Amino acid sequence: MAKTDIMKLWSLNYRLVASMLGEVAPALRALGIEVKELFLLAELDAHPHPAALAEALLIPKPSVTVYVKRLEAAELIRREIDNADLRRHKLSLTPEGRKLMSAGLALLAEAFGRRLVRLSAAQQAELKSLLEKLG
Amino acid sequence: MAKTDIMKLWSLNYRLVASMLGEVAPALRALGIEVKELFLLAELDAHPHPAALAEALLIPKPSVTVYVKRLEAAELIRREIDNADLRRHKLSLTPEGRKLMSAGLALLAEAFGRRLVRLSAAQQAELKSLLEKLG
DNA sequence: ATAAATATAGTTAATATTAAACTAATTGGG
DNA sequence: CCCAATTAGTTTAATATTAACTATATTTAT
Repeated sequence: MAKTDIMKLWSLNYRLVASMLGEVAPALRALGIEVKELFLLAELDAHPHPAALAEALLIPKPSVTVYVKRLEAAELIRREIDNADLRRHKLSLTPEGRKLMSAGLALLAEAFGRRLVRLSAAQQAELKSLLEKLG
Repeated sequence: MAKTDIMKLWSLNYRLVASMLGEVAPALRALGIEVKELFLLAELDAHPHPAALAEALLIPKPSVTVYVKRLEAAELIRREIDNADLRRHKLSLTPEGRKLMSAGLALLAEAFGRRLVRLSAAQQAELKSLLEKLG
């Protein structure tokens, strides 16, 4: 594959992600949450420790510190010390946090869904498979 | 398509972009340029005005101001006033800027290419077509 | 077992990026 | 022509990130 084609592919992919984020950000903000905070909430069950969240979400650790502070202040998550390892903070969703997460994910899914309808079900499955190979 | 599948697809795409950027950033920095500055150089021929660059690259106008300042100071680009519209700054690549852009794009293409070889030529074409439909 | 060396969790301080507000130039409608 | 509305780019204030730090845990050597 030629260099320019690779760049074309890269650019398409990059712009898709960037434009989708730009599109949903206002609606999420109206809901009272930022995009990355939503992603944090969404991964919290699977990765209850800040460092793990940072790695899973591909965001820096200090950002997690900041988001966790805000989310905790907003009572969307709770934080306790992990007795097994005193360095660790064990995080958990509050009921309101879980509700907001669901609403936010629904918004995102809806926005992305609006793009996805341009593809047939078979094409969507194909896209998923191709992206999985690349990830 | 179910909500969770949409999220899965979203997440795959987002993570591909984020991880690719993380992968090439150090090499580009060693070359003396930041990722977004490289993208700016790459689009400069097609979009010689800062506002157009901001829109094309999906980055905010103030960021363009900052990057342009740095790139101009590094003598990678030049800036002149557009006589047709005195508000506009007409930008152009210097020879060194063009050389650095080529080298940077080659690095990026190489990194992305390392992922793309996981797909056959037909699959790459299919991916491109699907992403074009979504963009 | 235990001390030194290394690694890991999270935060803080310095730097970079972005959103919001601003100034200057242009365009379009009365 | 001239005033309201747009557009280009910058500056300032808020936000996020990188780099450096503190505290706890683990590993290695003896």
